[in-house]
Amino acid sequence: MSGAATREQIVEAADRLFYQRGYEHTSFADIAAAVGLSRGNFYYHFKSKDTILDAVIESRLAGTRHMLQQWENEQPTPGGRILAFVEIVLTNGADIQQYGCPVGTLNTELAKLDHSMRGQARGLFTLFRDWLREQFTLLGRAEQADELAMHVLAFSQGVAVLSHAFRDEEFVRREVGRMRDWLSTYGK
Amino acid sequence: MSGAATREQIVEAADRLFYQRGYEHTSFADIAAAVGLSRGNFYYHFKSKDTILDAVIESRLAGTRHMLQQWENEQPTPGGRILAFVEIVLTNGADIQQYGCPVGTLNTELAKLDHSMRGQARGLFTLFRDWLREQFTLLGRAEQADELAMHVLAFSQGVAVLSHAFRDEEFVRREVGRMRDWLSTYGK
DNA sequence: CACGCTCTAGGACGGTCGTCCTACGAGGCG
DNA sequence: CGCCTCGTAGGACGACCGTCCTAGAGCGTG
Repeated sequence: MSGAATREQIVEAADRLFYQRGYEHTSFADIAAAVGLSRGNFYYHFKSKDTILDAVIESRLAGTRHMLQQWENEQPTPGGRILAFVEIVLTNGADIQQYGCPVGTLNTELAKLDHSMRGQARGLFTLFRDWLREQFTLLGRAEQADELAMHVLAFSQGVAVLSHAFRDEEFVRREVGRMRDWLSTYGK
Repeated sequence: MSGAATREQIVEAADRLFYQRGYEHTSFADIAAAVGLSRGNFYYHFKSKDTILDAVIESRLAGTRHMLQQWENEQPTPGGRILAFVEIVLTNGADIQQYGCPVGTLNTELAKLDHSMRGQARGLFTLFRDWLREQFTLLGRAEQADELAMHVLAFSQGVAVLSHAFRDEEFVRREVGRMRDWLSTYGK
């Protein structure tokens, strides 16, 4: 197997484990076992655990950019795009119930650890924030665009945290409905 | 010093450290150093780390009950009480910016670790949820009371997560204003 | 075949973790 | 005074952590 492919496998496994168990609670041994590599050999591909985290965040950033681009292709209206974001808590409902929001939980963990990669993790939030702001600007709300973007972001985080804690899908559905109503006052 | 007083000191220090650094990232050595005790001696007071967590959660539950009771004494109207809860994100704004919501972050961490004490941590949320539900019932919204309680809870969690990630007090202030407006449509 | 490069296995390292054990000082009580 | 209980100090324990090192397998290329 080529080195690049192995590296990619490592990032994939680390991504999944960091999400499911948290960054700190995931050890090299866990990742190695998931990929089927020996523990010590890791340092051929990544020279530290932080380096893996860096690669994972970079991978998530790329994935997020791709998802946002896809929404822009699929949804003709800014309102529809914002709604697509809002409904993520339903689309990924099962994962969020079990593991929380991948962006929110990573940010919370790294912020609490005062980890050096904290700023990069926040970049995941910023990606959504900027994208949402653009959609609200297109809706003719340029002045409030950032405030509205943060409001929608706060919605998703609040729902994710409580969905994770209570595992209540009905609650998520109700909150999405609420947000849908609120959004409809801003046009399509 | 009496054993009970030492025990209380341990719980206090553990409470603070679990909040500031997270449960898993706090070691016995950290708590021992904070209290000024030897590491090994801990097992005279607590026979495991989980036992300390249990005591910390119990202590937080008691503290929360006390706070809710105090709000009932200070605020004559249910609307005022709900507002007192909403404004927690400003009252404890500095701590939340640095360490997140103590209830939310603990729940998120324990849920992700699939920790046995997860249910007890959720009890902290339930305490607020039931109390908020009661306030909305007093406002004559018995049918929707639980939904509205969860909505307010989701607000606080969303704001806390983003406040923690972005450290933006102005955002918190705006969101509280939004929530205040929304609340005012439900009467005092 | 022999060389060199890529990738791997396996284990050693120093440190820290949660846990447990033993010995001892302090102080009230017979 | 001697005893006994309470609270403590300090270190041992096995396990696991992130990190690092070395030896060698596999294989394309000269």
